[in-house]
Amino acid sequence: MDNNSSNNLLQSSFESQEDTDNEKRAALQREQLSRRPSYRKILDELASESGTGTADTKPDKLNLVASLNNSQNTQVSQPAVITINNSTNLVPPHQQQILAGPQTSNVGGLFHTPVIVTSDVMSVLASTLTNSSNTSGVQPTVVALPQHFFQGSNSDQLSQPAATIMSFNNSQADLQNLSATQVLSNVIQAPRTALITTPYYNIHRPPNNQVVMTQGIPGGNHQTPQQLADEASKKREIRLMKNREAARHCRVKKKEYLKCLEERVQILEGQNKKLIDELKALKEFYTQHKKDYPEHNI
DNA sequence: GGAAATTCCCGTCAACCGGG
DNA sequence: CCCGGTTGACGGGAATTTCC
Repeated sequence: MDNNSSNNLLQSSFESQEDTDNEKRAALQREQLSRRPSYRKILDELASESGTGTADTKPDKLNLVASLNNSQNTQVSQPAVITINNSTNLVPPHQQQILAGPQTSNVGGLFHTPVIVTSDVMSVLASTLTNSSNTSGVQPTVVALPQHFFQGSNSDQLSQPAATIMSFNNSQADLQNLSATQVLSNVIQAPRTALITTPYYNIHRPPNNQVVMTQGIPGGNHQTPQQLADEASKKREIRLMKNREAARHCRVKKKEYLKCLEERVQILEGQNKKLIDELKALKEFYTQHKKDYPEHNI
């Protein structure tokens, strides 16, 4: 064997080692690529290599909702029926304090702070409702709690979720006779999906610091059409926002995937070139060998 | 320089799929 | 079965390139 041939063999030996590495790498990439159509794996792997999980890039549901809520906080709800200024002292200051706790929620841009109307201001409220109902043709439903309700009650009880809707068909006298527990059970045990068959009012406290009563629809659920529409549009906004984020995410992954494919093409092209060169060298070696050693020919 | 064509990016919709 | 995530398809607008 001449020097040239041994050098070639030595080089081939190194190259074959390099090729093995390349093949391993290529095999790894093939494996990755065979996991299509989802790009999740690649992105996850890339993310883990760079030390940041995909969790970082996932939209935070809470933040999403929070940001949406924040964006809607500036919208002041339109009172559907009655607006009563705080100056009418519907709720004494100390009771407002009780009610202005964590139970305040913002749904569809409305601040659903439960407002309890005490018996000593019921006449004011009743007359307001009556006057209003004369034009709307709906008999007023008075929302009221007797004074003794507040004695011994605590804010935890009041923070029950369904307290944003209060539906009563009781007369003032009936209400005066209700115990605190009975009233509470009327208020807080009404399921959110319950059908309300009597006229009722939703009571909100929007940011303009007015007590706003919106008339509900008997026979429907406890939400007004406006509220339903708001909720639907809010849901849609959230869905669109999430999908927007998801599409962005998906495109990033797709780009990474394409980059990976391009790298793989380069690797394969390199391998192909090496194989062609190797084949050429072997052919030359074989031809030369045939010339040098004709007696070996069969 | 400006119109037309092409490319890129983004948002949305709809279909599909997996998990609960 | 419903819900939420994923992704291909589509359309619109902005940016870039090409052509006259």
